[in-house]
Amino acid sequence: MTKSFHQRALEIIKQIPRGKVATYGQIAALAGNPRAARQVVRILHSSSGKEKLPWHRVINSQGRISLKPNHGYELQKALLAKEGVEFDHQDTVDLACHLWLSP
DNA sequence: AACCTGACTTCGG
DNA sequence: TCCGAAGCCAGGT
Repeated sequence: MTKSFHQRALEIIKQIPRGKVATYGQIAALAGNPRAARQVVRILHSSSGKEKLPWHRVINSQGRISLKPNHGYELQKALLAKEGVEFDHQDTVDLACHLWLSP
């Protein structure tokens, strides 16, 4: 384990396939720290603009978008919908069908 | 160095 | 089922 949590999380996020989504906690756990969900958020903030990350495929454990309206919420929802991810009447993603299962 | 904040998660009422 | 509070970790001020 020479890579930092940051580095591993970044690699994991890049592996999320189109049409699938992952939760912050899931990514944190895969990167080696189940409690680092908030750090995943930081990583997206620091790299989403520089690295080409599928940040829109990362949502909270409820299958909902955490962003606030007019602050990225609509954009993320649109990007996901464009990839085939469906939302129900409660703006919730069906994790049973769209949650990414790590290899 | 201390304090604050955040695209979270989980538990209890 | 919904809302509020507490817990965690790292980076920014």
